[in-house]
Amino acid sequence: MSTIRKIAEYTNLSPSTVSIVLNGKSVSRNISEKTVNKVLEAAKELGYTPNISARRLRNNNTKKYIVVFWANDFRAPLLFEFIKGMQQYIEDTQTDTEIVLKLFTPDLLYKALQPDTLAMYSSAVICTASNKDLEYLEMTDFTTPIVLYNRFSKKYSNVLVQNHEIGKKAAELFAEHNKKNAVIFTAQDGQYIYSEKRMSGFMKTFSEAGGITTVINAPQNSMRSGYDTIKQTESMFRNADCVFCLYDVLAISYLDYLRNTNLVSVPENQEIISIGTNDNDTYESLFIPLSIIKIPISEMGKECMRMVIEKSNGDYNEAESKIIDFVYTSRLTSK
Amino acid sequence: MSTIRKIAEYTNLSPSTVSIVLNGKSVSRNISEKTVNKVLEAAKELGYTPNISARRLRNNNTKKYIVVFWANDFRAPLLFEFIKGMQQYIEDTQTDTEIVLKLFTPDLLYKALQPDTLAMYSSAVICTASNKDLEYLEMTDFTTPIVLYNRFSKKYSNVLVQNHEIGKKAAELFAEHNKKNAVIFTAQDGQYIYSEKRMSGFMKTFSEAGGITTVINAPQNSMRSGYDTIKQTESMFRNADCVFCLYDVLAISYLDYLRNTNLVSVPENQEIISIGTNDNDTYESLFIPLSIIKIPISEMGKECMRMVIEKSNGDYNEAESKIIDFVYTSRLTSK
DNA sequence: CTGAAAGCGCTAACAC
DNA sequence: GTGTTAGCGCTTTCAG
Repeated sequence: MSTIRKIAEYTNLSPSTVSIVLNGKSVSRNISEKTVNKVLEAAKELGYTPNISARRLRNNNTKKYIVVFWANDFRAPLLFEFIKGMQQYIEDTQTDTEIVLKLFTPDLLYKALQPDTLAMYSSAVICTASNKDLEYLEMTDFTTPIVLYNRFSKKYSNVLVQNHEIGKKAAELFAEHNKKNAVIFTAQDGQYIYSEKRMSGFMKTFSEAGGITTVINAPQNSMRSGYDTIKQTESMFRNADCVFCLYDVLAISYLDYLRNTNLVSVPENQEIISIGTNDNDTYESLFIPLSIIKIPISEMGKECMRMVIEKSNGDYNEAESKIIDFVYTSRLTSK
Repeated sequence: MSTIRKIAEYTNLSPSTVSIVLNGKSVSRNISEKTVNKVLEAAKELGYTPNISARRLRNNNTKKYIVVFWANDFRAPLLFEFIKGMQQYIEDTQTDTEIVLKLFTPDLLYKALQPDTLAMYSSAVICTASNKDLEYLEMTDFTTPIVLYNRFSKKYSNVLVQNHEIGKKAAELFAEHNKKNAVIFTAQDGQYIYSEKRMSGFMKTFSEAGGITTVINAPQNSMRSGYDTIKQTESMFRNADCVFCLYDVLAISYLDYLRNTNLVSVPENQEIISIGTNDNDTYESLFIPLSIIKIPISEMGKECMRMVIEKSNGDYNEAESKIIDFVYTSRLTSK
């Protein structure tokens, strides 16, 4: 690593002169052209690159570094919403903070996140962690504060949605409309460890209201897989008077199927509610505008940021859990 | 700002002892429990928060900080792909680098990016800049290296796709199939300053082959706006023997329209090609799998990272332009 | 069990 | 025009 001092020695100049030149202040400081060239050439020669930490230290840059870990798989729009929420908090509160983004491979969080690498950040937000990743976190000790997004832990603070309540809400809505025969449409997805709570929240409430629930599980959480699964289990969907989709992709594939087949009439004979994370426009522009229980990703991002900043400000209190309310929006697939 | 030294004074201990305790090394260093508690309490009391830059400097952390500027509007999946590409480069080359993400409001880049704030990073990648943002960059001088994503500049290095060639490619494909009557379906979008080149590339080539092109411009780049626009200009679409969509959202809304109306039969009487940025699965699972000219966002992210690292390593050469090839994938909407 | 001292790389104030 | 000096906050070695 080349430094300003080395350039100074190499050119027989002083470090301050070199610094002035490299910072583009040679004009205002009346440095001679000859000296400027000498410095620039030496910098090039020696492959100088500034040490940003030193510069920041010297400049009293007391920024907080918040590192965000996010799995490198398919949940792209969520990441964007999440970061938007975090940045919202930064702007609202004028906190001097920067967001460092690290994508990691599911189950391999431990490779990206070691205690001593974490010490190089003010604090960390960990998102989309798998069960394996959580295990690693539980058994490892960090001096850097950590906040978990949508994963519960006694050890670390976390921001959650009420998974059980989401299922309950859908069941209540259906029960109010005297629905008796429900399909829960879900997909196999090792990552989403909270879908079971959403599912059981629905089933418990719906059966208490006298209804029967069937679960249909697509092999993958995609349009195509959803569509194929519906085709194979068509009679289940035809006989249901209400459908609760755990992922909006599945609901959209179902709407597609309905458009092609006229299997049932919605919402007269069947109501549909889906869990979703996209913006309203997405759901409104569908074949039939889709009723959605929305997970407020941006809000959660904002809340994660609040927590993490608080922790990095020396809040040594116990882990806290914060629950963010979901929002139900009725559109044309439900009454 | 509280520091280790202040805690040391407050507790009548030395800075080194305080440091040891705060780094969780009190056990291995045999610090007495009494001292540990004294330090922790003082830290809490004084609101101590570590200065990360100082810590990094001391630990010879010579990381590069690459800051990525991205407009806070709707291009979420692109951001994800882009960062994935950047991170790919980091992993491939084992560069010690971190990616700092800054979302900015379109046209207001100057607020987020001042020369002296940029000096706190090794280098910057600027994405999705508007014309106004570009003007600001051209007229401002920075000592920090900058790379532009998909925007041309003589002053700054940049990574581009061949916009003109994309249009040309689509026109060539249609011309080969003896198409004579094309619709270009696009949308008003101040951000996307390169669509005109894609459009003119198409028109030039198509007219040279004896074809006629009509441009239809939706007010917004969304499913709904696309659908409504098609409805209002249905005869144009009916009479065309080929359609070139500049955005995949528009193509998808058109496929929806076709499914509902059977306006034309695809690809027998009409072929459709769209520009797209999503993964193959998205296009394959549509009503009719969609032929796509794909913008390789990840590749471009990777290339931006390569450039920016090179620059931050003291490459003082002139601005370079790198062109990344697009990929055409034929599916069922074209022959 | 705790403290003194040195130094990471940088820049600003001041001196000449 | 250029150099000397000091110090940002932290951690590690070594001494006691």
